[in-house]
Amino acid sequence: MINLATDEAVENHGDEGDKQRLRLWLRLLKVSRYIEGELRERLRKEYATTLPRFDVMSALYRAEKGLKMSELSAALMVSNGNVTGIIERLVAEGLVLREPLPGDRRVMLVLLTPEGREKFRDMALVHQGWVSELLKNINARDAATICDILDVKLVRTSAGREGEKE
Amino acid sequence: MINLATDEAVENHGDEGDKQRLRLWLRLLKVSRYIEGELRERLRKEYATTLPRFDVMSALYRAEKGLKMSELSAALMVSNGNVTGIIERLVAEGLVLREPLPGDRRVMLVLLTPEGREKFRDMALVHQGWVSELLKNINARDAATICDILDVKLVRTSAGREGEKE
DNA sequence: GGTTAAAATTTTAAGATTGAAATATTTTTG
DNA sequence: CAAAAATATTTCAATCTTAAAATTTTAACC
Repeated sequence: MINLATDEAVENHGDEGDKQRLRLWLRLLKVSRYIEGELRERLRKEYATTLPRFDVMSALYRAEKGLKMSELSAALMVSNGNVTGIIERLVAEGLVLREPLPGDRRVMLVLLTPEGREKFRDMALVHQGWVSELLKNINARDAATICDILDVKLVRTSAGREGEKE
Repeated sequence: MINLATDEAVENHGDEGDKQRLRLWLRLLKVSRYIEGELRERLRKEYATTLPRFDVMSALYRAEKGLKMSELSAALMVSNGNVTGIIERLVAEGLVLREPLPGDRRVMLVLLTPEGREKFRDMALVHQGWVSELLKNINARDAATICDILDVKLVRTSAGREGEKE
């Protein structure tokens, strides 16, 4: 009931679908690499920062109350140890604060400093402009189409969630 | 003449397009991260190798005559120094051969060994199955649609190629 | 209540990645 | 032809990244 494809719904078995999906994956990889590369370079040149740091700040910006380390790594889909190092550097730069969570001494809460919030606000605006420019040949409707197709279509593949009849 | 969007073609200026394209980028990033993570884990567990190594072998497999180091890094959209290290490990594993190009002693040619070709052939088949499984909820037509939209739409943004009327 | 299991984080070792500098070779050019 | 510019690659230091092991703290269980 999610897959609305009419006549194509049947052909999800043959070689053709396999090939198209592999082609799609290679295309996604190429586009991602290209855009990531551009953003990395621009963040470095314009703001003397890196994409991972930007991503971390972005996640923290949306969470005003702060995030646990594990929430942060889950949000970014990277490993725990990874986030530890990036946060270290952001703390050293005065952009992030780390504080214990009262009541559970295992947990570390991280949040943006006022300076971090301000700096991110600046960057985020310019960043959106960059992305829009890099994808300028894709109109709003096509963008929305792709988002929709890629949205629900992915989720149920990894850990075998419940409720999958068939 | 490439952009066939009828009525949307006009709205590539407003805030709406910006937002949709940013949303698209975040979605692309998420999907890529997810699939990359799955493939990495499976390559490690099933074949004791890594995604970068697989990518390098894939590029070399298609180029039977071998590739220059610079052609390889260009194909994968990564830095030169990066490829050097990955090739080193593949050579140590006996999967890749490095040889000088007669006539230009600056150039290093890299190509798969027979063992490398065989091993990649095995992996590639399984790999395609993984990708297709991970994207199984996307039918062939949708996959093709996305590929087409993402295809030409990207290229002309970076270095300002010649021949762009308009 | 003390032992064990679970959870959150950090540390560690290996690899991947970049950008810049260094090397080596070829091409250009005066 | 010699000096300079261009090209191809490697080396280097810094950062990012992962998976696994180690640490610390909390929860569970008998």
